[in-house]
Amino acid sequence: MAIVRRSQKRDAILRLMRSTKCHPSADWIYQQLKEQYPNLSLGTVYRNLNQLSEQHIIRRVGVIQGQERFDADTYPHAHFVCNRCGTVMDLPDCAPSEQDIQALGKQYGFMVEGHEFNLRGLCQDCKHHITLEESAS
Amino acid sequence: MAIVRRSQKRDAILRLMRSTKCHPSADWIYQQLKEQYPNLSLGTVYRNLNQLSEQHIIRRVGVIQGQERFDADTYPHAHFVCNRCGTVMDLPDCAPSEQDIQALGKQYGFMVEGHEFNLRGLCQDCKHHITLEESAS
DNA sequence: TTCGTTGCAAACATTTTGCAGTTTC
DNA sequence: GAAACTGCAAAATGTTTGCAACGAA
Repeated sequence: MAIVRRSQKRDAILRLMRSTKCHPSADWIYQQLKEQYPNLSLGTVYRNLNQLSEQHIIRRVGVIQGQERFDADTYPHAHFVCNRCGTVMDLPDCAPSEQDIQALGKQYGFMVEGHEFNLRGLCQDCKHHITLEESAS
Repeated sequence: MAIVRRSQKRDAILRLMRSTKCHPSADWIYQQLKEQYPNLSLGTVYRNLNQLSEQHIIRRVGVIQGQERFDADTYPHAHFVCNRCGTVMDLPDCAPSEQDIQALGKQYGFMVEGHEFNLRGLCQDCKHHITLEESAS
């Protein structure tokens, strides 16, 4: 891996990611930071997110409604993803243990570097919306 | 949901999916079926994959190297994904139980419809390749 | 001074969509 | 015969990339 130099933009991206629980997409980060850094470009956000996740400083949650989502919390945990509104929520009690994961890797001869464990469905709000829509038709 | 009519193309897609363990992408299916159905179009493959997964006849594995991958095996199980070659393999012993998942849903007030549980890393082959590359540099 | 980082815009890749014709029931 | 399904091509979308200028060490 090449040498990594510090940069204002990357610091800002990481700071922002660590201040939110929303599991942001590249574009969300771009929109947020544009105010403070008017000349920021979306390409830079993508390049930094890719670099940070290669370094395991942040983690990929998965592609949700067409957009990759990221998480600055690298402590092992699962997620719930709402298929209607796209909200991602932490499920802290529900992480596969590092031990189990590594044991599985050994069993099959894989080198396990990470995981994505996402439950999918409808969040509380969207569950209600769907019920209302159905009763209207 | 609208009425569903049977169709030759959809039958063929499902038949193909059930005959392979490779967790195909839309394009892979398209390439395979083009020989037998020369006028098949990629849009049709996409439309059918979307419909089949809405009906829970197949399941989405996740986006791997930019392409959504699908699985006709709907029995709950986890996957291992190689980050280098993109291979997806079943981990049958390693499924979150339906009971646990529904219990979690109840606890948080979610309606859980499915899940993706993917370990990520390097498969046996790619592990060796990487080792060779490193010792060469 | 070196080389990693960035802005910009163009390029890329995958997926979706509108429409007219076809197939299913 | 109504409505779902399909082929085709264009559009839409998210992400990557080439290049020249900039910034960090």
